[in-house]
Amino acid sequence: MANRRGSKQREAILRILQSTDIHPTADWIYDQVRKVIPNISLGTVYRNLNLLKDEGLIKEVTIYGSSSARYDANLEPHHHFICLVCNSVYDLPVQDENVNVSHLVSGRDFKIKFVKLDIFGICDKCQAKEAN
Amino acid sequence: MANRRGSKQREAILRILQSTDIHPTADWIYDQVRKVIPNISLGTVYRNLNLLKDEGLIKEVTIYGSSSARYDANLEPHHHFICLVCNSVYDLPVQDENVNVSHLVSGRDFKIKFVKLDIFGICDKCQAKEAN
DNA sequence: GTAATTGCAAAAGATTTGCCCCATT
DNA sequence: AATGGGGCAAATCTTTTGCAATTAC
Repeated sequence: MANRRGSKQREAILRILQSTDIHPTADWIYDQVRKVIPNISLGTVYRNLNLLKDEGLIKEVTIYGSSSARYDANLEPHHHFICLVCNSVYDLPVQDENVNVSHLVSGRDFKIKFVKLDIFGICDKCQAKEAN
Repeated sequence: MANRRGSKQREAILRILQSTDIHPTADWIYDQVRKVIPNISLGTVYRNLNLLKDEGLIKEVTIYGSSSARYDANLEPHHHFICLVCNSVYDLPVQDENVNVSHLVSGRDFKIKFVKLDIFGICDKCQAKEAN
């Protein structure tokens, strides 16, 4: 790993990401950091998100249908529930009984490393709204 | 559905997509169509991919780590296996025993509509290469 | 004839990069 | 002084769009 100096920009970005669970875009993070460091640039936000990703402190999340990358500081293994109405992304902890997928590749000589599971549907809040 | 006129461009794009299983990008499709219709433009490829998607004849596929959208004419429900070495995407038919995910949202009032499952690992061909 | 479709080029949106200055060691 | 990091703007990449010309019905 490259030598790394402290940087209040990078620390602020990490802190913001750790304090939310909405899996924000770089742009959303940019808006938040500017409240603390008004003259920070968007390029710096992207650069530091990539650095934090390289260090393994955050993860980049690809959500189907989202035109930009989203970021996540939740390092626990988890799945995602994506609401088709409000597009919110909820974390779902991995249960003891892990999702069993080996039967899906039976007959093929594939070595499984990890699984990415996204569940799409309607969240509680949007169901309540629809009922009105 | 909007009125739609025949178009040799759209037909060629669909035929190309139906004849491959590599889940290509718009750009790859563009290269292929140009062999048949040399002066077709990339804009036309994108426009027709979106029209075909609206008609439900093809699907757009979001692959984690791929910077551009990929397209798929396989309409059967299926999962994906993505090789971490060569980035190939393989289709995995949905088995009788569907992936059970309801326990993952137990305790939450979420209505599940569908599931997107990507399995990451190393494909047979790349395992063979590594062995050398 | 009319409306869908095209090619082209410009625009738009997301992300990366080059460059020069500033800050930290 | 050396070097990591930042700000800014330009560049890049993917995708969309406006427009005038063409084509299918």
